Amino acid sequence: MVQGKDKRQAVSLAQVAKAAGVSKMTASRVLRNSDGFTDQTRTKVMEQVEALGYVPNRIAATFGSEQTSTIIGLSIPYLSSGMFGPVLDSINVALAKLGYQTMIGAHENSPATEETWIKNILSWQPAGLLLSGHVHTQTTRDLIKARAIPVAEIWNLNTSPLDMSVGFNHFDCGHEMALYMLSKGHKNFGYVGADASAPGIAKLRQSGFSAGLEAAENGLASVEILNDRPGFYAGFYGTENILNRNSELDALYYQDDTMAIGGLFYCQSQSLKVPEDVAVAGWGGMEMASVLPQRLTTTIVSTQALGKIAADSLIARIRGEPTREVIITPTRLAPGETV
Amino acid sequence: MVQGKDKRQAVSLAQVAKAAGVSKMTASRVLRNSDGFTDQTRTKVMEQVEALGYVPNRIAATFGSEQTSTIIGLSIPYLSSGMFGPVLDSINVALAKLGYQTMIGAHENSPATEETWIKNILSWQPAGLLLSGHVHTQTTRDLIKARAIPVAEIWNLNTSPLDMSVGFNHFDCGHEMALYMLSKGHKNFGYVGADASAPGIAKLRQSGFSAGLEAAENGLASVEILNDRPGFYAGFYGTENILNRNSELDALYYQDDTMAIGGLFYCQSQSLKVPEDVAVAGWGGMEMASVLPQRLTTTIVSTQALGKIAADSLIARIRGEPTREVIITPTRLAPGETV
DNA sequence: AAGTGAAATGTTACCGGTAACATGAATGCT
DNA sequence: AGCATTCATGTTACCGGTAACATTTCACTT
Repeated sequence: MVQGKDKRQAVSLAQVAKAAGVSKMTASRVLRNSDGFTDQTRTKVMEQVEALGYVPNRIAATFGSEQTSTIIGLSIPYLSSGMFGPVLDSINVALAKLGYQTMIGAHENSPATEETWIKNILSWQPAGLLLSGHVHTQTTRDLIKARAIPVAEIWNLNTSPLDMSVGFNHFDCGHEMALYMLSKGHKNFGYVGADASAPGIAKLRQSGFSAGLEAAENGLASVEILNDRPGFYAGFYGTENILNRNSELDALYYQDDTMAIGGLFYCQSQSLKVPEDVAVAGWGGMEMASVLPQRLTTTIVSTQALGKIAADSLIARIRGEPTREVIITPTRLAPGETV
Repeated sequence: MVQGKDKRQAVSLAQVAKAAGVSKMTASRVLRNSDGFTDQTRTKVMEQVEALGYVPNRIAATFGSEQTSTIIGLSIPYLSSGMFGPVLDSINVALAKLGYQTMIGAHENSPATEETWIKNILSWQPAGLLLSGHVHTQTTRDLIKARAIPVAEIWNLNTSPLDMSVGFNHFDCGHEMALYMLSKGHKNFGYVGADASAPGIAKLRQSGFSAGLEAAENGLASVEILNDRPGFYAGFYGTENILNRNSELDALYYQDDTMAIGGLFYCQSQSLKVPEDVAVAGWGGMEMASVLPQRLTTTIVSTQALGKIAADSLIARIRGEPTREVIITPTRLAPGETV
């Protein structure tokens, strides 16, 4: 093996057809379950498929037909992101169920990396694309437009999408949380994020939060954005930083739950009482947030629903069924014990 | 768009060649950077590639050549698993760097699901496969053998692999932890796992742990395996269950860090002192485990190294370079404050 | 029994690249 | 200059399916 010299299709459709005593075309029909053959013929063909261990060649099939492939390109920031895992899972399951294959790419929040990947994936004639994020290079846009390929931008709600958009209203999440925290009597607000040098979507939550505060004649007293990936560490150290800079703060909004939890641990390590000394709120509704000794105040989002809706909508569009261009996936503020 | 009727390759190599005033073959050579053309020719061709926005068609290329595709199939239990995320990421990055595309599948720990996926992926003429887990159906084995396709089984070390194996020695991890916990004076041991109805690899750690205890004339007093996916919840409730059943236990070994952390929170909720009342140890070296108020005693494994080594080795094998059949990725017991 | 339409099956051409071989031009050598 | 050699380029056939069209078979009808 190794050399890939002897790889030529072990068993071809022609061989199956010959063994079954029918034409290639008839065998092809049976395998695709398109109509126009008797039960007897099907049996003959399927017997040979079994006997010879025939595995269809989708490369050849895609190539030979007018269709695009059944490949769906899926681009996300990181495969290891805590929030995106469930999205990936539900997308993958939904697509597999509908007979599509997922080809993944991680863009690491860089539009340039995304562009490289897009060129790559397009060379596989994908039936559609699922892109996370809304920032794309001009070339990326041009390539997609030129192909007129169905695309769903996911994660963030995008009111003027490339094609379609399925996501959360991040701005509103932040806005709602601001109002909630204000209602609990907090006064001096800080925001802790980690953006790994990318103009991430989380920024929208920060903006919404800020806007919510300003509507109440308040405002963000301090902002700490670490140049790192969001995570427990980043939350821990971000909290340390922001509190050292501004000891007046009595309420912190975090980019996501992992950071908020990191923040909680920092507070615990400093014997700061939550929420009396500092209020803490996150975003995401991570499983973990509800096992903590104190239930974290956060916004619960259904990443699973997002994935399934996105996958289903994209396929509907590919199949030419009517679809909505913009779909908002619901979120819910979950009051915990930390605000 | 939508209908996929007008999708036929927007710009073909033939068009590029014609515009550049060369033959298809010459254009093909330029694009693949195979030798046999002047710089002048390259420039002419590349200019047209730019001007026309040509994107290669890898489906056609794969089909027309003797090569397999540059697709690598990657099968894992769940895409949302906390431990597998980093593996995925590093595999994906390494493969992309080498010019390969990742096609993913989640087998949910079911060999039958894996088989379905294998049939699917094989129809794309992949250059190789990365399979997590070591349990496969006979059909799966037969299909792979018949194709003589390079395969790396990852995650678990497998001394008689289908083709090659890159993984951790899970048994030894458990064994080592048993000795360590014994050395700290603990006496009554319990194991808490969650296997979601699958004969998971984690079982090996349990066996190693158990063997380590038995060598010291001790043994597992209680075992609690939840029929669930491992996670914080499972750890929390698993701990509740096992301690209710056996209040003598003074040391718990968990399937992984998420569960151990869930267990820690349970202890905290019951005002049990760790490690005085109950010792807690996990496996995995999750980021979070080191931000906790108490550093978790665990086995640190480099999932990133595993992914990279697996990807690189598989590609080496695909290219016909010499490779080792079995590669052990190192693990390290990290004493924390919970044992 | 002949005629008819529908269903089953077969034939042909083609998708867009690339391998293998053929040709032509440039270079080096005696 | 004449010939061999190398390098750049072109020509042809083919990969394994499927669309489109052609043909055959069959069940009915009158």
